[in-house]
Amino acid sequence: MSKSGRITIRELARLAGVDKSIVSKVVNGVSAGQVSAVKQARIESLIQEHHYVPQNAARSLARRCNHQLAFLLTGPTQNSFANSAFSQILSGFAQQCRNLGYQCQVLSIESAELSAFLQPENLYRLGIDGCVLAGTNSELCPENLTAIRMPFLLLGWEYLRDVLPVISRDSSREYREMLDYGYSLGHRHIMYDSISPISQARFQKLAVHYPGVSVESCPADSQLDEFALAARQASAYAARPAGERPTLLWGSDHFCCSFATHLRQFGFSCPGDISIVSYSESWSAACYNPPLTTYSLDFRQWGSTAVEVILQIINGGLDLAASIELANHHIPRSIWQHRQSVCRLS
Amino acid sequence: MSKSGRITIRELARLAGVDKSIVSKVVNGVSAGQVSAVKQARIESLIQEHHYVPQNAARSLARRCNHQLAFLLTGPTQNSFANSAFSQILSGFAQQCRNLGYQCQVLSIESAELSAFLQPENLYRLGIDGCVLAGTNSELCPENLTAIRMPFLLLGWEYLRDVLPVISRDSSREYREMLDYGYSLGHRHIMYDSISPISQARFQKLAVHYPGVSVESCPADSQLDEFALAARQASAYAARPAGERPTLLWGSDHFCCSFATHLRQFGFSCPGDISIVSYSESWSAACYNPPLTTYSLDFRQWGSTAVEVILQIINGGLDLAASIELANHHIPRSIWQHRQSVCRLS
DNA sequence: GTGAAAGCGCTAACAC
DNA sequence: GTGTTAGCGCTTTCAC
Repeated sequence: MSKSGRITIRELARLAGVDKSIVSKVVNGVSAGQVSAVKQARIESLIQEHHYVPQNAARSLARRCNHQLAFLLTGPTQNSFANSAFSQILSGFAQQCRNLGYQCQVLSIESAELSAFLQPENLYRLGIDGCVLAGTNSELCPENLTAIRMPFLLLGWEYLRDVLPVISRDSSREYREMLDYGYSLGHRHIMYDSISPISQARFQKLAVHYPGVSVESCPADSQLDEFALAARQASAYAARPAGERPTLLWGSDHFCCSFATHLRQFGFSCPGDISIVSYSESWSAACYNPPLTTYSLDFRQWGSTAVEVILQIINGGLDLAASIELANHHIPRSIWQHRQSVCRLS
Repeated sequence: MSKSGRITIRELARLAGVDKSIVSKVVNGVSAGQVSAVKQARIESLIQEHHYVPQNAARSLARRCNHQLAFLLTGPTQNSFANSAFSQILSGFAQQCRNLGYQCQVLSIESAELSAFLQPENLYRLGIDGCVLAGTNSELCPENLTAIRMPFLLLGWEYLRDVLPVISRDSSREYREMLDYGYSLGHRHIMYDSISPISQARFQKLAVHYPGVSVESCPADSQLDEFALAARQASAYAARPAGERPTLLWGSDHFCCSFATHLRQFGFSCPGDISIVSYSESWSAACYNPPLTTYSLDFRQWGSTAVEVILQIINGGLDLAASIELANHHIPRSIWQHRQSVCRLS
């Protein structure tokens, strides 16, 4: 019995009257044809009897790999898991880790702290084989990430797709899908909640191809969170002359719900006055009053895919170029959930 | 340089011209008065220069502790993080782990699988120093948990408070608070979303002290999730004669939102026809239409407290009795958020 | 103050 | 098939 109170492989070997290495083989399932059936059976029953399980630390040390992955979440606050998109991604990630025999570590990092955190020291300290980074798009410096010689994967940060391993939707494709949808229902004045200049530009650029369509985004304000931003936009909406108001909003579930709730206080209703489509599916969107139409990724799936990809990178010993290539083979697609927050304009 | 590509303490010692044990002292900050200032400085600069960080696995092996905690989440599906209460608890848990120099592992376990999972083998395999279990109250067998000789803590499972280390609200106290509130606003017919017989009984028992008050709970149905249950209750509500409908609902944010949304389809509104109080605060409740009044724990705080308590149990080497005692010193209290889903009955 | 040495529990190469 | 052996990288006595 070891000092930690758990039985060790050495003890087990002694009890079975064999060498540690034999036990090791049995434990690791590489005993086929290497260990006599008799001993195999004896060892196995001993393992059962003593509830033997190898000690992680010793194993990691000897194997030089930890069988642990980290899920890094970043955002303006330490509280990004309040965003159900991310907790769903984590959910899929953790589950797939377990399926594939890996352990899942979780860290939540404020955006302000992120670049300081992304140093080799900090990542090494975790004792992980690789990591996945998700979150509301904090600024990221590609050089810092590649300097860390550790397999990693980004969930989001689409614009870094060519220089880092990124799994992200194809936003141009999806913006188009969205514009097609709104256009076909007669909407010509669309509001989009993004505060990212890159997304805004991309969206504007596509909108040009839709005759008569005008698109507007939210004026950014780093002081305000999404809810406050939505509240402000709702006031602004109410203050505008009747003909100049957007008839369709595209936003996150946070933004959409907050916007609609505030709008109602000004006497406007959804979908009567404005149609709403959320690009993030959640129970909150589905149960909102009215239930929100969404066009969203499957977040759990996204997390689950992330595990598969990072493991391929790790186990394949892929270099940066190959990792990027691999990640780009996994572009997730959004799907529609039609509910009651959208109406056709006559 | 070790095979893993990272510099080792041995290398560092060689470069500094000292023994490993000296470097170890410096790394671990126990060098005060034990190491000469000169060597101390030399070693420290070497550490910086080479980005040295000790390897987790080797350290854990030698120290016989892992500096890792696990957050176990259980619920009817693998998807319990969709419930923002739990993702918030995790958020606080992960953050506090980081603050206190521990790493946080996450596992999500289906209720059906839970008792099979809670075996010593499975917990040992994680290489953790202790674990915290949260989730929608799956059945738990106290004997199984105590059989695992590992520090653990339950978040919820109030009825096990006397036999296991549990951090949970004092529901009797909070039910009373809730009944006082509803009663004072003139509500006499209250619906409570719980499907747990224990909670129902406790609630009923308290309600007796409020003259004229009748309380009803949801008929349980293990096939249905909370949303479906709420939908069913909404239909049932609508089908009842006018005078017999509850005027106040107390439920989770999931249940309340779903209920209200479905009710609206029958032409009923909140708070006009029914007042709603959620016992779980979330942005979804705050942004619902109408915004929901809540009386809820601070979930992040709960998770953060859990870390502190489990670490006291671990570091203090507390036995079961002492752990229970300690946990019971930390009874979290709910707080009110008054919003627009409640009205006074004339 | 410093360093030698033993050991944590396991893996894996290799010789038998 | 089986056992010997040499680590993995770090901590921690204990003698000097």
